[in-house]
Amino acid sequence: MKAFPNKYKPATAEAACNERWLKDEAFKWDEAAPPETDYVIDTPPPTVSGTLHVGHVYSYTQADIVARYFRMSGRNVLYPIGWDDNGLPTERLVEKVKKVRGGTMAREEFVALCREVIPEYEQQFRDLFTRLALSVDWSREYQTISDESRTVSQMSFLDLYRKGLLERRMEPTLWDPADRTAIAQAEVEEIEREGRLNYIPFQIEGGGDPALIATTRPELIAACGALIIHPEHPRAKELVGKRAITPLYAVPVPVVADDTVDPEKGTGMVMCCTFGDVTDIQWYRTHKLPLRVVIDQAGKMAQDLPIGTDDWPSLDVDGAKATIAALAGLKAEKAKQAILEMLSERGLIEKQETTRQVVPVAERSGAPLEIIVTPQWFIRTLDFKDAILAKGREIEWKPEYMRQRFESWVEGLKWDWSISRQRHFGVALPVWYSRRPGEEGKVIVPEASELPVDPTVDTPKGYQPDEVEGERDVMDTWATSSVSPQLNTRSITEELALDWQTHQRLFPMSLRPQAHEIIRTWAFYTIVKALHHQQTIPWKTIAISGWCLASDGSKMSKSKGNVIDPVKLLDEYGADPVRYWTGTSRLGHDTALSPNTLNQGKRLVTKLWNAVKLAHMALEQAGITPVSPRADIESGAISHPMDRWVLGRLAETVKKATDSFEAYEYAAALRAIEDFFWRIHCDNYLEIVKARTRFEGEPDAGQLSALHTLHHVSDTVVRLYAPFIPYVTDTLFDLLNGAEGADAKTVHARGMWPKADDQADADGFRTEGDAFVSILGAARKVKSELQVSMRAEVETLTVQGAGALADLIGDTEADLKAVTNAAAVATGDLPDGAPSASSADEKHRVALVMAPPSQEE
RNA sequence: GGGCGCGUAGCUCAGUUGGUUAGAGCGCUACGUUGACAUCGUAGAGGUCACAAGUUCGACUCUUGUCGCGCCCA
Repeated sequence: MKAFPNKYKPATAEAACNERWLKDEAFKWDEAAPPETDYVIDTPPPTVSGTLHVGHVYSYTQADIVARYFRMSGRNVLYPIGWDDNGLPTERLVEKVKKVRGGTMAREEFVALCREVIPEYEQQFRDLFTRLALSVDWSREYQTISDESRTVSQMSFLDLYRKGLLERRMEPTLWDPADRTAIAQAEVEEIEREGRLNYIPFQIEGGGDPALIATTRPELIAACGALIIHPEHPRAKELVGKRAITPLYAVPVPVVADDTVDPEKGTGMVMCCTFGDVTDIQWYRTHKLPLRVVIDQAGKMAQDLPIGTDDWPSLDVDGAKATIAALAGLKAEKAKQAILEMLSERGLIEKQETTRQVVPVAERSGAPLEIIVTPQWFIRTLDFKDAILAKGREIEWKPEYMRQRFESWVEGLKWDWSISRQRHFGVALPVWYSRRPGEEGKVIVPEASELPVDPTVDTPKGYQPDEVEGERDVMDTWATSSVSPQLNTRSITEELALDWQTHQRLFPMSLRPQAHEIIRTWAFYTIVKALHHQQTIPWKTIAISGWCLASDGSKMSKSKGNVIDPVKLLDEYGADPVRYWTGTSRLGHDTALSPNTLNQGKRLVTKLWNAVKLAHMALEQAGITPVSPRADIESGAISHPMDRWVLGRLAETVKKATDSFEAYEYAAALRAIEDFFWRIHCDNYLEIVKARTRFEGEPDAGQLSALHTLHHVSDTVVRLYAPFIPYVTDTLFDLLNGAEGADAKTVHARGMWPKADDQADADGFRTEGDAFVSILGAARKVKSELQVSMRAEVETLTVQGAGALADLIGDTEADLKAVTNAAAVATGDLPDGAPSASSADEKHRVALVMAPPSQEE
């Protein structure tokens, strides 16, 4: 056997293990193994945005614990890794690092900067993930901007385009004025803030009482195309069909009835603008209202508006022009203040109310959104809500209630998925628009064989460069990461495939692990793509992790200053304890970062080291060839009752841990393992067996039995803990099983999980063994109450009750004497005056007659 | 407004289909070290299981309602 180092050095072990795993390609997916053993994980490619946070550590470790279990259990695990290194978050990182603005730079120059900056940040992830011991298959590492990823992503585009599921439309679009790009509904966040509801009268053409409307966005008055009134409104009969005159612009607009107006809100009458919100779009379409764009792509008021033309008449063109000039170039918020002053000067504000209003903002920039009309590429989702929901129900959600989040998101969808972004650094939309006479504007897409294409540089087949205009917009990063399974199988459909055979084998995948805040993005989009491409689900199971909270249970955020640097965390505690902390949390539940639990992990590593060291010391004394608990019991190599007892409890633990893991309840597995290791093995079995590990020369049967058992328990416990604390377990596994100069195979290899068939009978010697431990506990209590050492000598230990001791605890009298340091044990009446205590289960009462104190020194 | 999750010891959390006396770790108290471990061990104190009603022989567990916290959706 190898020599056992006295102390465990985590840093050394981490480096040694990583080197060995990498060299041995320990986590490489085995293409030659039978496909039915495949277990494929759709790993989240982390967004390269410059920040490593504890959330990464938490979420990715949860997935790795599961991955390691499945691999050890015999599955051929494919656990890929990639980096999502393009799109807005990456652009922002580059802008910050290089102190530039992408929007004001030449595209090629900016993209070059991106490619320069990214590698360093990817390396930070690589280092973190390596340190965390993520058992990914590094040979399949990918980037979402690589040629191959771009090919697959553009294949996805082509497939949807050919199927009519993806189209370019000129229509009202969610717009982030800060980043100056279209965004999707998933990138909208609704924040609540204090707003002001302004009551503004609109004169009615031909006289009569003005129509009073309430609005939070008076700066959009110029965009007003109609007043909308509920048909049941008291003034509906009087006003519908008449025209109202917009204040300041004097534009006559029709008053129309629509029962979608909320009669309870404001005055029950609203102005419909192009566009203030989603209902405006609906009214604009239903009532065929004019499109009046007053805000530009930067979120500023237009410099000029064609008011006074036939399409946009005004009763006071000069007044309107003056208003336009006064507001021109102001951002929406400033314009709002300005127009309110103008209205106020003219006495046109009847009332102002302070309200809580919900304002949609762009999640990333925080800017209040505008809805403006631009040409964008949309993937059709609204028509497929039912199909998407149905696919969601085919997937197993862990925990189950997370499906609810998915469903409420899908049910609340109001927009098709806009995938074009007015940005520089992303996967190109593979399209050109023809300039050829007679087919101007015709959409041209490449052949599959031409991919990947960059339409700003490349030219489609059959066209001259000056005959086409290449699309300059790029794709939403989610449009690419939503095919993360296909980026790994390198195929979309049979026609659009780089490796269709592998795709058929690996897709749909086994597991998608991810955090809950990206259900509406990543999970949703991936499900949409799988549905549109192949009418299937992307994975059988989705495991949702919670958030990592600060140790006081609050959300970690930069503004609170409670963000923990994951690298510092790993430096402070070591990777195994950090993983242990993760392992105590359940899927779906948010977990506070707990120094207690982290320290517990540290203690566990030390304890495990020492427990195996004890076994190793015993095993060094004699060469044995253990087979398995079951085989060694059957062959008689393991014969001692307490050995059979501990192996029975171990068998029970293996079953519990296995069942829990199969249900993705790894925290329950960890608890079961912990209970066994700490309470049964260390606190009791090791103490009991010590006497039989001290011998000189050839071991007798009891000693041999102890050695075999110590090997099996240590070996099995190391395997059980392996998914959680991979470094110390692999180090210990090698010390137990490797020979001098010959390392053992890694404990993390396929098939290394303890097999149920190898385990002992769970009930073997169960009653007697439990009674033994309970009597031992009572004896310890007596000594504790006497305030003497556990090693204090006992003259007689008496267990209350009739019958032979052997009936109670089997043939283990010698062990009981040894572990309690008693010269004699007996059953029957407790001796008068002897100190005694009851066992925890109150089944036994135990008295100790202490030996007279030995000669003082 | 609709939905989901949570509320158990001072703290962080377990508690399997309802079943004796509700558990663990930390913290606290007392004691204990010459042969795995003081980064330890043994023992102890500590809980009206948020609250209320109901179902039941029996409720931390099931039902309904209330309160508080967090989140998702609108």
